[in-house]
Amino acid sequence: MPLPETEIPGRLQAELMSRGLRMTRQRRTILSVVETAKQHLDASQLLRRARRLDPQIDRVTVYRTLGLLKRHGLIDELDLMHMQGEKHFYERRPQRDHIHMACLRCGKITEFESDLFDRLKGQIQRDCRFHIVVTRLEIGGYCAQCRSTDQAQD
Amino acid sequence: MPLPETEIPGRLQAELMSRGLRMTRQRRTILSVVETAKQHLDASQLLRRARRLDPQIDRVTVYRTLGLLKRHGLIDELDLMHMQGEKHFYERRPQRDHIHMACLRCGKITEFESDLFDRLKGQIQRDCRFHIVVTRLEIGGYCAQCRSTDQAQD
DNA sequence: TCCTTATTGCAACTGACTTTCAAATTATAG
DNA sequence: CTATAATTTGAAAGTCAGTTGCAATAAGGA
Ligand SMILES: [Mn+2]
Ligand SMILES: [Mn+2]
Ligand SMILES: [Zn+2]
Ligand SMILES: [Zn+2]
Repeated sequence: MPLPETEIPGRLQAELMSRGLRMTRQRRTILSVVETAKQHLDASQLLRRARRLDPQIDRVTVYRTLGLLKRHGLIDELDLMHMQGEKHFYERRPQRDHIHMACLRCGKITEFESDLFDRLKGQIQRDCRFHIVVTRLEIGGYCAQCRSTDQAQD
Repeated sequence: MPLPETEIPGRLQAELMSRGLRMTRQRRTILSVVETAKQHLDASQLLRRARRLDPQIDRVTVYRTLGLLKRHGLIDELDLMHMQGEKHFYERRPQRDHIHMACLRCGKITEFESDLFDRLKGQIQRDCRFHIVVTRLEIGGYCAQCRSTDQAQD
């Protein structure tokens, strides 16, 4: 299922401006791509989409803007089990953290929110006296569909 | 705290041989390095240690052996929040999964086992009908020591 | 509008990992 | 023990994702 669309458009831009950062044409473009993405995108997909809105935008500007958003905790970086090379994927940081499941057969990514996960984070903060800034729970395995379709698997 | 040392030495080698793989001098060396490691090592650290035992061992052989161990589910690959470049870290797959916490200030890696985590995995298998093969829960934040030492953080 | 400073684009660079392929080594069969 | 077939290795070149240096450009406050 796609991301819950409870986000205010232009929110990322407002966040960055409120932090005193300069709002350039390139940044506005990249932020709008990040905000309107319905799936997890990697840097090159992000660049391609940004270039459809502003053809002369450069690769480095995408990387620099992603770095900026990461540092400000406005996006999360995902590995998605590095199933196709070593690239990373990005999504707006959601109000509530979720888990990513990657099917090792069909490649489908499933998202899952869980109270147990929220409680686990609480336990870690308390028991380990560790102040959590970012979490990433990624699970590799076989989705319901692939389990029924295929007989021989792990 | 380091990894629980409840592992039989030579276990990786026995596992691979029982799966019908050829046991070469290079593989034995790399397996012994993986087995005796007390921390999470990246490929180049692994190579350096392997070379102390067998100086002519090559980088590619390390990568190929890591790939082999991954495919057979005998080691886990970690990102550790990619705090120093894009490299990956490796550890013997433990009997019970654990969580990795990375301190964004001092870089310390802490491991944590949790019943809540085990239950969360059970919930995912059941509720999402997803057959879990590998999990990776990594948390970035500030460790107890850095929280008390430093005032301004996050 | 001017001025300072942040940001951009280009090109070159880096680091981590992969591919290619001939030579060496392994396990197995004879 | 060989001989043999199949696997594995090392060296070199290549790829891919991301970074750095720096001069030109643009943002935003005075
Ligand atoms: Mn990664
Ligand atoms: Mn997501
Ligand atoms: Zn699937
Ligand atoms: Zn710390």
